Amino acid sequence: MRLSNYFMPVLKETPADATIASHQYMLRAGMVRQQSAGIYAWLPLGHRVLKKIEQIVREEQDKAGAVEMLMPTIQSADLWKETGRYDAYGPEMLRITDRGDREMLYGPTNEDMITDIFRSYVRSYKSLPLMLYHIQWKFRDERRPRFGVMRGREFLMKDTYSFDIDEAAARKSYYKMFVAYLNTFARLGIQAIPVKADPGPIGGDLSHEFVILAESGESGVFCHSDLLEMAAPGEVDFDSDLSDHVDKRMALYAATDEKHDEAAFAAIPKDKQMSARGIEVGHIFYFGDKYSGPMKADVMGSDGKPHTIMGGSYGIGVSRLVGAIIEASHDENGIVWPKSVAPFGVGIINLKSDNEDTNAVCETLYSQLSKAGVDPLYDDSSDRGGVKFSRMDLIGLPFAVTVGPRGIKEGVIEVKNRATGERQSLTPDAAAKFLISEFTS
RNA sequence: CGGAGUGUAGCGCAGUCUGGUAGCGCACUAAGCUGGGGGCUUAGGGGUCGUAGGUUCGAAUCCUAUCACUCCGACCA
Repeated sequence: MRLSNYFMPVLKETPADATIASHQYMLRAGMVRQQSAGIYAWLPLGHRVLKKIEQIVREEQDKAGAVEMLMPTIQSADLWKETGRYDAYGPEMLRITDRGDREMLYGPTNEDMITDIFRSYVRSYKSLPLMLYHIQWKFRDERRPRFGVMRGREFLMKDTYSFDIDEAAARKSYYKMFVAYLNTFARLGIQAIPVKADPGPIGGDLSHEFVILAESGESGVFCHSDLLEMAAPGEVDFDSDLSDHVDKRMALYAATDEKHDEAAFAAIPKDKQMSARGIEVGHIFYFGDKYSGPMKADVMGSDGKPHTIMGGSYGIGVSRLVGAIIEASHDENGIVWPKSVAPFGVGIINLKSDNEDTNAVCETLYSQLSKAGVDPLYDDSSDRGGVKFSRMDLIGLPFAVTVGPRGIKEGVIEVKNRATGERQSLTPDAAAKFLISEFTS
């Protein structure tokens, strides 16, 4: 992409409304625009990141055997009355009526609808286990939206629902998602810790939050520091026994402040005690027959008798992750994107846009990188160098290449690593080769 | 939902207390000088002061209502 053809309205000054780094940088980098309290328009740069995160989440769900679909944002109140949640959910649910005065709602979650879909098609235990997911916008009318996209009212969420014949089978599904989440967050470039959680209003008795540590986190987290060292499982056979991956993590103490047990925490060796702030980026629940019971979602078992299915739901806050990743990865100059979610791979800075030599080098590099799929952003504007440098630092692409007349005279251009600050002078060809290798390993 | 604030140009703000016909910086437009970390000069354009009433000869400024947004708390992907 050429900057001259793009729409990336960066701000020099920090908007007064934003108080935390991720919100400030998202506004300054022109990623989002607030349209209403907790409701954002995703501008091109932010949209790219959102889609990258979404795609990684999708790929990891697919690997775990979940099947993608798409349910509507607007739901009829009927199903919610059937499960009793229409009254239970309270004012957080946005209720609307259509022209026929029928009660509708903008979905805050989809357990009721997916259970309805399930019960209308699935008749036999032979169709199980089944995991269905979608990535769809949700609306929860929060009392107090804040922190930009981290606590919006409208947000993009991946929600998976599992259906199993009994509790033992349901636990396997739970473990699959547990492992899928570890892999997902690792690919997103963040260290997420599974923490025992309160099942909350969704109900159930097996529940974990996945939190990443960041100073601006909304909850306190206490855990065994080994949890931060464990590598994600990576490529695994999801039909195999996953309990090793899960159990060794569950064995270590980890809790948010509301479930914190001082005595259990004190039992951790002193040098392994970790207490910090955390951002919840995922939450998984096993809730048994909470929905399948009242909605009569049952299948015929091998014993010839109907069995109420045992369910779970598994959420990842996709739009929240955009902010959360920035919270976990930024410096005083701006965002530092992990490679996997960066909106572009490499920034190309042409220091003198009216110079034939620098233009030629930039054009060649731009075309080489584009062909290799590195997705460069070429700053071909006539702004001064300083403006280009600081803008590039702000939007946080993994690498920035500086092409200027001074370097060209010596046959070199400069490649800077955004995360480490390390700079190297290379010939244009060597730079292209280096950058392409960085993104194809 | 309790408490505290803020709405003046695209962004950041001053002006409000003490009423007199709206200003600064950045950004934007034009020209020129510049050119390796947010440059300089000159000349421009842009605002029914959140909205609606009221008081007054006169309201950004005082009064009333209302809307929106932010922050702190209690709650949440």
